[in-house]
Amino acid sequence: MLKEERHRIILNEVRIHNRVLLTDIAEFLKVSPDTIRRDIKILHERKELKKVHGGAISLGFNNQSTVRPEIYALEKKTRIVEKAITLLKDGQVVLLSGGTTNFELARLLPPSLKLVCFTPSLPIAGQLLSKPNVETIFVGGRLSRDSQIAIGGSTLGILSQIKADICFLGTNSIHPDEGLTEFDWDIVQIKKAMIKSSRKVVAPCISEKLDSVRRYKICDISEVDILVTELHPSDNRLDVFGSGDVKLL
Amino acid sequence: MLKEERHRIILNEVRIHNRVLLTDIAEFLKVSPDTIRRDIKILHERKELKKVHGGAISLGFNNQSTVRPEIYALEKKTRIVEKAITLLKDGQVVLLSGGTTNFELARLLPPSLKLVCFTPSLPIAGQLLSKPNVETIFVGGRLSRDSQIAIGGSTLGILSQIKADICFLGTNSIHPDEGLTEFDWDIVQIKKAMIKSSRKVVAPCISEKLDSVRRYKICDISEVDILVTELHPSDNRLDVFGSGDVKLL
DNA sequence: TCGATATTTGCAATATTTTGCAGTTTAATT
DNA sequence: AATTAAACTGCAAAATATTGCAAATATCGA
Repeated sequence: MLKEERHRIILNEVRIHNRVLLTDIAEFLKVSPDTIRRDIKILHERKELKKVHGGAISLGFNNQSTVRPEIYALEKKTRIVEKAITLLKDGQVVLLSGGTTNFELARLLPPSLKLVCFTPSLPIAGQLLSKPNVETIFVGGRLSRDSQIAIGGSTLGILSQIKADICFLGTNSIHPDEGLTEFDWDIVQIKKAMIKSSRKVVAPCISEKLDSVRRYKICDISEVDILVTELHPSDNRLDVFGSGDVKLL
Repeated sequence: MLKEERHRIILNEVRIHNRVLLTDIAEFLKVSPDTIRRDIKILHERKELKKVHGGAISLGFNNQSTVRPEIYALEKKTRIVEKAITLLKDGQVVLLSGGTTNFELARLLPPSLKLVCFTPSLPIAGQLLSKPNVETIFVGGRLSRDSQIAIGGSTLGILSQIKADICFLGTNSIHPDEGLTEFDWDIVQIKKAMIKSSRKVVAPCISEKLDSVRRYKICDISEVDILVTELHPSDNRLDVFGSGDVKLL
């Protein structure tokens, strides 16, 4: 285990969870706590994290909600997001729907990445604002109380004027035959519009939502360009999805 | 649970709800009340919150600047907001600009009040969403990183389509001759548009901002219908403002 | 490849910090 | 004034940090 490698892992932990416990990571990496202590000390001096009694925490208290609402299956979503971020390049125009996976995506965007991001989601817009190189455009409209995203006619109208390079569709349910489905009619309309406004459609989706179906249809599988799950692309659970033009990641 | 983590959670709680109960947070974090008491004591000494019997309260959510004036400012703002709320009636369409006073207004809206609220401010929209009888419409557009409000042409375009009953203009500087002024050009444009889109213009303003002037002009005093300060309307500091058609509250 | 040198790692002894508890004092409420 | 909840104090146990040192490992020139 190289020192640099440990540093990377530690920083990654901090990036994802906003903190790291010294004893945990020491056991996980199979080195003595002293070593981790030294690592953290170095990273602290480099101002890459903040060393505290018992471990380390992330620097920027920029995060509006340090106490983030408990996100279901966070680990899996983090893995999805890490893959999804590789699809992004400087200068792109990105469209982000709502949902916790996209929220994580916004939170974990590398600070150096230069993007123009459109989103109708209030919490995601808040996250994006903390990224120094992201220009954030809120797609306004009537806000839905529970999903915290803009819905309705005027929002659709604005979306129709956008042409984004890539769109990340927070995906509730996906099924090889039924396609992408949702239980909220208004959100279905928003997502349909987002698909229309993007050159490329990415569907980040945790594996347990594969093969599930909701009441209203957003689109067929074939309209999705890239399906990102926490599984390995060759996992046989994905076979039925990757048959068409859909790329798996 | 790291100490630092608790601190962040406590501060966040205070920032969101303006207060925190010691026993609640102790139970929530599964630590003894003594520990929280110590945490609060430390944060109090660091002037990050104000320790009170039974928990802690916010210093005023704008902890950038000096601390002591902010404590008073929050109290003043609360008084202003209490008066401003009396101007609201069920069924009205309301336009809210950004700023801390309007944030307080949104926070303190009675849950029973039925309104339709338009705002270009991200934090204020978030507040409004927690009000069960308020329909919130976000006036979208490019988001300004520091003020967290939508600015620019498309935002102005949307505002021009609205006709609200009443508009609350978070007021930075007001002067009997120079009128309302701002230091940010983009925000000036937004506020101008908001004035045009409203039947009635309310300027909530703490007394220490009376007679101050910034670089760019929003409008003349005469365009303001109601000036709300924490002072009594007959206070002589307000004499110069109440001379025209401006009502004082 | 070898060996000298520098760096890294783990360990042990010691110091420090954190935390919860018990007893007492203080503050708020009726 | 009585009652109750919260705050403060001192203390001890547990966890964590620091330091110095020796062994292990890596680095680099010949």
